[in-house]
Amino acid sequence: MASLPSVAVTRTPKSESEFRKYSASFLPSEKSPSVSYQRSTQLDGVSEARCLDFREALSFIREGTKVESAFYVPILQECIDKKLVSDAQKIHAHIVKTGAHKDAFLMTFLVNVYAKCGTMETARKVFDELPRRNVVSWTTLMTGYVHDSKPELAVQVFREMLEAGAYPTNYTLGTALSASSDLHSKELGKQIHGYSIKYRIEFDASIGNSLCSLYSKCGSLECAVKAFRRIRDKNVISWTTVISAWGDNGEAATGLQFFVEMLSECVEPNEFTLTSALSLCCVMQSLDIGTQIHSLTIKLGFESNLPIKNSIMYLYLKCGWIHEAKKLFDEMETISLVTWNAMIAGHARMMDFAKDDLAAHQCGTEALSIFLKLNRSGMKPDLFTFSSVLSVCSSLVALEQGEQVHAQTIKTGFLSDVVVGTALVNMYNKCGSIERASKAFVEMSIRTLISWTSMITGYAQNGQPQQALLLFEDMRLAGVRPNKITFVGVLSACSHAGMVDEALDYFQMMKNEYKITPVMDHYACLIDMFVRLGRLDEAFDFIKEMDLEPNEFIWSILIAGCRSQGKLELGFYAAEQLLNLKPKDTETYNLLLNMYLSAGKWKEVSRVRKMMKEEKLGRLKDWSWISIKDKIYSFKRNARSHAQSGEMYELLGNLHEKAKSFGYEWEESLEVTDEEEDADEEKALTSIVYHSEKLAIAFGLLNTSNAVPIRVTKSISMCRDCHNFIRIISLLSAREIIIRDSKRLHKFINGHCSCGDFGTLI
DNA sequence: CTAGGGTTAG
Repeated sequence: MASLPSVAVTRTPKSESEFRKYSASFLPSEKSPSVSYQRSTQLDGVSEARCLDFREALSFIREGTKVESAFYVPILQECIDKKLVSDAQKIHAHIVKTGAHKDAFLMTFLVNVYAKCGTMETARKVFDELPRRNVVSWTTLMTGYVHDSKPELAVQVFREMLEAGAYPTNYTLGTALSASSDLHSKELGKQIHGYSIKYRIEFDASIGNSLCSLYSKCGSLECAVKAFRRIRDKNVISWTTVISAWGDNGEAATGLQFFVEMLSECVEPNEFTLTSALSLCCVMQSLDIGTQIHSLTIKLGFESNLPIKNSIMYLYLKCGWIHEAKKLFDEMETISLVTWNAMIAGHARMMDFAKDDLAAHQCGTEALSIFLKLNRSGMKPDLFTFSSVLSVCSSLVALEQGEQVHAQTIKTGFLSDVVVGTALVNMYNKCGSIERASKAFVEMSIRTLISWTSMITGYAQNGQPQQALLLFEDMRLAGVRPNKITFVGVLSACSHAGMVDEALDYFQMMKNEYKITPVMDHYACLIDMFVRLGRLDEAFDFIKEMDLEPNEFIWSILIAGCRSQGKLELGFYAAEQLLNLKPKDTETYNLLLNMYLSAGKWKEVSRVRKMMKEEKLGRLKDWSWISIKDKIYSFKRNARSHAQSGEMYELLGNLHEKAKSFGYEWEESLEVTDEEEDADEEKALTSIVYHSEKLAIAFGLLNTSNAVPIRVTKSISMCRDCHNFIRIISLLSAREIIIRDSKRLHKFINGHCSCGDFGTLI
């Protein structure tokens, strides 16, 4: 995208906030006490004076002096800002005592105070006792319910209001529209749209803005844009809403185009527009435009705006500009919980974009240490924090940290949140603790599509395909509509169980009953299934018949199957197809190399090596991690630098000997890893290559009690030899061993693995 | 009294 058009900066300092509007209505009389109560307009950092003034004003009220209504407003505003419900109650009592409660305007404001503080029962009570009701009081109550996530009550109040014969304003209808959009009810929204026509305010910006946002939330992007186009005087909010609408519906690039259009129409963006635009850059990972918007925010005078700083920091994290992000973070003199959350979530997202698993692991570890700092800072984590942290624990297979977070969510009451609950279910699933996952799932009071999908996938990944399918039927009975991700779980369950007929039935159900277009992952599950069953020809037929061009992953599955079943001809064909795709992944090349090496095809070996050089691919990095208590230990292939290295190798040696009597035979894997690193680690000491997961397991066996499973993550796929060996270790040591490698989860129990022994490509 | 920054499943 081209550069942004430049904006003429004619910015005046931001005017005093909302309370001025109110206080202007209450002209102070001469009898008012002469306390000068100046509310600071600074967003960040509460000055001491301001606190003092607030306390002074409060003590003045406590003394019981009769004051003018105007005196209460700024103090109540402070109660709103800081959610000081008990102070508000004291003021309320004072108002009643001195007879000021006859002032309908003041009491309406009090409804607003209780509503904003999230105490809707009291707000409703004050509202019911109002001497006079007007549109503002009705609207205030509605807004309160919307903010309190009770849109159905907001709609009920709206009905009451209409029955009472009050005329709604643009604000009322706007709020009613927000309620409909929270209810995801396009129908209700349309009815309210009708009212706006009836009251002749349909072209009003606030109506159009709310309509735009409603349609966007209901997934009707086209209607949203239409609503935007119909607005007569588009204001900055209209633009912000439509820009976000594009972004929320997966069209970030067009959203940015609208942002540019807005600038070229000389509408000056505000902080909300800028944060929206920045979040679009986040989605697109566009540092280029992001940095331009960053400078625009400075030009427009928002450099000290906290939400904007948070967004920029998050953007830099997501684009992997970790040092810039850290610099911003360190330079911030005031930070909010959102800042912490953005840091944690940013590191969590960076795990997905990290160049390899080693880097990803470091991001995750960093995220956990940021969470620790947040807890120490005295600030209280919220549902956003917990969801992110739990997802980090899942990725790291850090069960013990996850358990601690679980305890904290119970203590703080955030476990009742669906998203947190789902993240918890997912954490236990990813740590291979299926029993606790299912317990957490059962205990949820509400379940979303994502919760069901997470649990179904969990069963599939943990080697309980039957349970996965049963749960899928429960989900359908509960009236929850599966999406394409749910079907990835269902199909992979069938694949694991080798249930060909069921798999094909579910595939048809997905296409016909749910009208879901298959994506690559669905085909991958089915092809994987045929390969597992040794039905390579059928797998190949399926590849030929599918509507999508097979990708690297599909060919890799086929090659792995061909290799293990000695069908070299088909394997070579698949390899040619794979090479044409010029994969960017070291592991994929490694698979090819191994296939050609074991077949003695030296010409192809050197060709693959050459291609790897051309693609500037590094060597495989074989790292494993194990999390014990609140520490994560890392192990590199053949490493001998650990304090316990001696014991670890001794233990492994013994286990190797014992394993032989169980039919285990050393099987050399021809892998290409970092040769220099191997040389460093005194490879010459032994002819056996110790892959990193063996070391991690040995460390785990030495340092954990017999009762707990051993949980390891690994940066690349396990090789067949390690897989065979670990299967036997699980038998010999009577320990459950859970390994998540770069491809899948392996849960070894009593000599068996949940992947059905088809989880290894090398 | 309408708008914003941070969250979960492959």
